[in-house]
Amino acid sequence: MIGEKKRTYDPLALRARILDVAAAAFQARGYHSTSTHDIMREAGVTGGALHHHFPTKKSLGLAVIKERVGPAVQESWIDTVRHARTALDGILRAFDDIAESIDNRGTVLGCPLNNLAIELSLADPEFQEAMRHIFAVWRDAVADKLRSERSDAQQARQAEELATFVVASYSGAIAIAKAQQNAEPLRTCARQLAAMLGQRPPARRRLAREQPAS
Amino acid sequence: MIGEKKRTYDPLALRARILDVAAAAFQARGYHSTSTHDIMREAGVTGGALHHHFPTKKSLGLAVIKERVGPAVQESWIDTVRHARTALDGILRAFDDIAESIDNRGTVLGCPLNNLAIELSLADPEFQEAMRHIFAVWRDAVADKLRSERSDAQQARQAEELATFVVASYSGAIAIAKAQQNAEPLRTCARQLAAMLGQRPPARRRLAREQPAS
DNA sequence: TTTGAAACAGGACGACCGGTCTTTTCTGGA
DNA sequence: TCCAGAAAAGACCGGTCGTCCTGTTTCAAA
Repeated sequence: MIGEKKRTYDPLALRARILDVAAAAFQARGYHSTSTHDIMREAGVTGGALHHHFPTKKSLGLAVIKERVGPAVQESWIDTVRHARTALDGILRAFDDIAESIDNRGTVLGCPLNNLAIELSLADPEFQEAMRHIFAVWRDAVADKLRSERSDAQQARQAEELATFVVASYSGAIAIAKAQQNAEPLRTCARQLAAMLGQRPPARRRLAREQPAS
Repeated sequence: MIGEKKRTYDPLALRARILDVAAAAFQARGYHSTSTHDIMREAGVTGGALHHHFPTKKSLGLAVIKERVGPAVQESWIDTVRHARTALDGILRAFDDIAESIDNRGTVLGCPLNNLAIELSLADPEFQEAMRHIFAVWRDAVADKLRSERSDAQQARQAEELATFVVASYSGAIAIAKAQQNAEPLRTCARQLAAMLGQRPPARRRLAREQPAS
């Protein structure tokens, strides 16, 4: 069953298959630990085909970030938050969905954006810019949702900072989850965020001294 | 000044120099992107010397984690929190010190523990266990401090979860900071943690530069 | 049917990887 | 003083890396 294949001649499908395989491999093993030969083998393509669509490994990595990692964040976070009833609902939903998928899978691969951001931000300015942009879009989407439900001008201005905090909490939680290979840190951080965001203070600058038990 | 050197014959110093160079390289470029030849060149040692102290690259990586990354977390976080007046003071101090060092350096290398945890947790069980342990010690130290200042039994029980949240916030903040190459996410998250944990208003950093010894 | 460009095959390439080897140099205890 | 063994040197190995090159196949327009 080797060598019996004919050429499909479907460039877009082949390109998509390479991207899918590369995205999965980069998430699971990292960029530098994945060789182009690995990708060729797993995707069932030859070196010529790979080189035709992606002349260098870097171009493949960049395409994975823009065409796979970005949309993944869009789906798992941005769309979830945007379509939720409240910002907190959306945030908790995103945490919970990912925690559940981790339980189902059994292993924690980590956030594809976070993984690549840490591995490649300093390696190459183009990588850094691509990932910085995704982080910014992500944070802005959360900030918009938070802002939309806060009439108070003071708190609306805080939305941006709060959104950064939410994104950071998630990124760190999944990093710890990866280190201990279970979803518990995600659920813990989700609970803390709920406690923090749940209290709806309409007051002006009345920051809670201590959380009232409710 | 090349080739003029005689043998120092100071095994411990040579071993320490290799570890220092490797730790710096792993933090800046990552484990897989750093070759043993890089380390040999930068540390000014030959292959024989490197192999004598660290037979494999993995053994070097493990030693870096246990003898450099662990103590770095101990110094920058655990000691800082433990010796601070309150848990919040210690946490803010840790954030602020690291943000300041980032400003001084100009580039964000990222948290050495976080960097390696994300790159190596899935690669090897021994790496994973070593880093999981450091995360646990770190979190427990923060939890102990939080617990010590809460007489309420309900809140004391929350200390562990809160500590996980603090560590996650920091890890995520520095990941985003690395992606955008500035310390702003660290300061933002520190302000949000301050608002969440305590009384401190989001003022400019008013933290005493030097803590009184007693 | 012809033809030119795109899509793909398959392997060659030089560089470099991590690791091993043998040899030489140094040292502390007997 | 001697010497067993640790410490360090430096060449060396098989394997693999990312890239590139030369053909071959396929499609669509002429």
